[in-house]
Amino acid sequence: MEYRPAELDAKWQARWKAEQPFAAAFPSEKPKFYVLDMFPYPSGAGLHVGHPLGYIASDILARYMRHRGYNVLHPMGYDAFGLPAEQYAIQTGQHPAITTETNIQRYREQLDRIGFSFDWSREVRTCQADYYGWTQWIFVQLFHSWFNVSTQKAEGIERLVAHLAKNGTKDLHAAHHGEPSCTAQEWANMDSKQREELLQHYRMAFRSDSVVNWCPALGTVLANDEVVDGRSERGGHPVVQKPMLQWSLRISAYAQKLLDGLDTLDWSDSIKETQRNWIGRSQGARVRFALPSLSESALEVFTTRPDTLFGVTFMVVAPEHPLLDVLTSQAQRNEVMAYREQASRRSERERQADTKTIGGAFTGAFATHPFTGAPIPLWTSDYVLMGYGTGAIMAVPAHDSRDHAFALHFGLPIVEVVAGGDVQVASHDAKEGTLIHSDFLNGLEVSDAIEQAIQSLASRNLGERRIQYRLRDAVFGRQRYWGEPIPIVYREGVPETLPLDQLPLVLPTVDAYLPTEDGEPPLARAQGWQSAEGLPLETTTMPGWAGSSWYFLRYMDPQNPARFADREKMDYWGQVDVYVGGSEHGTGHLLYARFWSHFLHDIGCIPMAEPFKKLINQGMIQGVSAFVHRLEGTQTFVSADAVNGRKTQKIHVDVSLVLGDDTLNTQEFKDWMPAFSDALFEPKEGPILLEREVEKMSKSKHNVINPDAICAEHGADALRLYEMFLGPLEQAKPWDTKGLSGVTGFLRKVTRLLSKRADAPADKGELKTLHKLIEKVEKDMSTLSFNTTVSAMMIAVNEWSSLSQLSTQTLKDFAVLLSPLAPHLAEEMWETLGEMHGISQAPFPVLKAEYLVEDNQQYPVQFNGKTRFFVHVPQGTPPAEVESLIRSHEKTEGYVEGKIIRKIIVVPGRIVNVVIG
RNA sequence: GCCCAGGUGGCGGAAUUGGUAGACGCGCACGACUCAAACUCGUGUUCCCCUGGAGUGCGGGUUCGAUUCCCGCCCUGGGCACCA
Repeated sequence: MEYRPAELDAKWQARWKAEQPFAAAFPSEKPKFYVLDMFPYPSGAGLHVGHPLGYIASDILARYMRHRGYNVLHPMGYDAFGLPAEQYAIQTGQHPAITTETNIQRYREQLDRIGFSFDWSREVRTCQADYYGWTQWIFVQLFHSWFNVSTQKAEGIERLVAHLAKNGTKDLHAAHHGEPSCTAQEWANMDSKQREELLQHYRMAFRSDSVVNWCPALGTVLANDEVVDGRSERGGHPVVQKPMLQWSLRISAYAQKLLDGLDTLDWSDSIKETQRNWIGRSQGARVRFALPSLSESALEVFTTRPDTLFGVTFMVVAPEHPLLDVLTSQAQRNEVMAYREQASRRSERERQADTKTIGGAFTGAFATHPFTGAPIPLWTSDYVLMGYGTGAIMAVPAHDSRDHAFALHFGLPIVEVVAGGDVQVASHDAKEGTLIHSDFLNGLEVSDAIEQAIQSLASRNLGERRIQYRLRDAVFGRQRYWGEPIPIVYREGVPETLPLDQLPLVLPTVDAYLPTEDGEPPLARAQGWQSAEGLPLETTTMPGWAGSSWYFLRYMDPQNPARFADREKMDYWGQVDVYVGGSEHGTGHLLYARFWSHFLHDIGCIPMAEPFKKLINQGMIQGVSAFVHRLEGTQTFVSADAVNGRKTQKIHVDVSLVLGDDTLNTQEFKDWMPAFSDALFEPKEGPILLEREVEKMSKSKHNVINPDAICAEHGADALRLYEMFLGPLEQAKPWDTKGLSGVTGFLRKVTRLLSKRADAPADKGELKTLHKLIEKVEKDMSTLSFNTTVSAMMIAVNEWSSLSQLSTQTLKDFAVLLSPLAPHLAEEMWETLGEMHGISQAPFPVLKAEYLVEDNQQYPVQFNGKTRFFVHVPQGTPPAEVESLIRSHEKTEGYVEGKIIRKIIVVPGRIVNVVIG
């Protein structure tokens, strides 16, 4: 048999398409295994070799688990709503659905070419109404829920309403924003509009006037993670801060549960840490400082260091703080207002870029220290943020570096309260030490002092223990067309959800994909954009992450018209066992999907709170860019070794124009772009040496390698093996097409093994090789270390290649071992060896330890830790015997050289070390 | 600035409850086949001042023995960033 990958790929891909051997069964007696890839956004550029890396790994695992007897769910779909298709629609007028469909076709062709074992009968697309109707359904559930802090669960809003009717907001422990409050009497007297206004402060999906990232060029609001350096992530347009009435989801209610849930997950430490940082839990206290000038009010602050209360020498409120206006004294008014004006003009970007400049103003007001009663001067400065804590802080310059810098700048006193360090020079931020100058806290360690301070505050009603989170509620409305319509209607301006029987609320046709003249979102252009009742519909759409927050559930029951997924099916499939995707989704998608799962679990819709048990973040495959030097201001291109210090520009050259020895194909370069058609070269007759550099793989860097091209030339199995062989899955690594010859050589060798087939029983060495390999493959599959699996297979094949014959059984067993990685060749071998049915469900060969036992044991013999020679002894020789063998060994004397043997260490089965000196 | 991950030949990388550093592959060199080239096969390939010595980012330490453990630094990648 000769190795002809193109024929094998076509033959077996057609067979799989016809026979559907990868369809997941339900119901099934088998144990389940759910392997999921992060589904792609189908971009117009198609896939490059970096994209399938994770898909190949998950496919190997899926195929392996089928051999191990599992019922495997391994689906694929498309995250199909998104900005690029909409941008294209704005430019060309082509409906985004058409663009998206075209791109999906292209993706599908590319994916099919690689031979994945996806169950395509379960494909989902987030942009299809039979899918997004359920996204809308979940939104409706969010709208009708609130978060009960006492039970730590989301509950139906009617329970909250009942509480309000009975007690008002008294004794209500509910996640909320703002300062909602009413009595039962007041609630009773409210009309429906007033009630809804109050309820909005509690709903899991709610509208609030929040400051958003408004991008005028795109006519839309962007999420924080879509804004990079004050510009839109896509397109790089300027972004400004603007208050706007926005739909949001109350993810902040789940901060603690999202934090606690991490402990149950098998994710990398780095991604868990990223999520912990994002949630940003701080433990401390709320402290109220009385404001004598406003007899009823107090200034509330949050601090993680209530132990340092006696070191407070001033306080700072954010320039946007609501009390700033009333607090400021007449004498200071001009200065404070000038500072506030100046601070408001600084954009978020400037404030971030410049954290060194210290600015602020004294308000002329004083607060009263809760313990000493001393007057504390009140300042304002933009280093205090309105969006975190209470927007006000107690400043302890001795033990906080920012407060310290502020105190130095404005000449404010610095009082040391935790011993150690010279606090006049630099703040002493350490969280351990002994309290001094602190009245009843003197002599206590920091941690004890924190406890004492909190208890004392609480007993005098001056404050209480408090946990603060950085995590903000997620803005959910987008001023865009190509997204899920939000199923809300307005009755006299009061939002209510569309009746469930009117879902899906289908995206309407519009005459243009732009905002209206008066700045309304594109949906406002739709004719008759109103409910059956004639009520106006919401015009914003959901963000990109809505559809991706629950798609893993729909795969379990993709066509169900009655519910998003059948409960029995969800009970069977349960958590995603292994989820593979890029770490760039660490704080976005992975946090939102966890939030939705926790919520759906709380309201009894799904069996598990955490959706993804084990997470693997595949690393990037980088491109190796090529650059040619061009003499500045000329069209002369110089070989990299002939620049000689002259001024040149480095220009990206498409990697297809690079010849084997890193020189430029000058003729094709001239044809590549019109601008280079009259290029001159130095030296004239070449070669023109290029510079190479590892960068991110992208079209603009002209270093993209297309998987189709690799498959066409070397076959899908070679691509699959090589991507895995490149290195550990999680690690970033550069692509080097030259290395492919290693794995194609391996596949050819495998094919040649078939000619050694003999019907004689397997020989001992042959079996030892086989079982060593089984052991290694099993071990690697549990850690997804497929790079070493490929090496191990190469070693086994090299060993077998030196034998004169191989048993049919060994060849069959090897075909199954190979099948997850190189399924096309494995199927062909399987068939050649006489099997009638496909290999995909063939049982995995059973490891037999007896074949691994060695007769002899080799000991490396070290002298003072340096290996000098080896001795061979029968397996299980007692250490004492090994030692005496070494003592009398002919080579020993030469290394001892007149010194004394102090000790001989024999590690059984491992090593011998002779200590001399 | 803080947090996380990592640093091993010319290159991708292998080996960590401490036990032969450099598996496997690329590249390179030489040889066989060939009129020749490609393919294929075989041999060699960490470095050096080569009977020996050095060596896993750098400097220390623990140990009979350290890529692996400890302390201090440097560098690269990623995340967060006036978060009280």
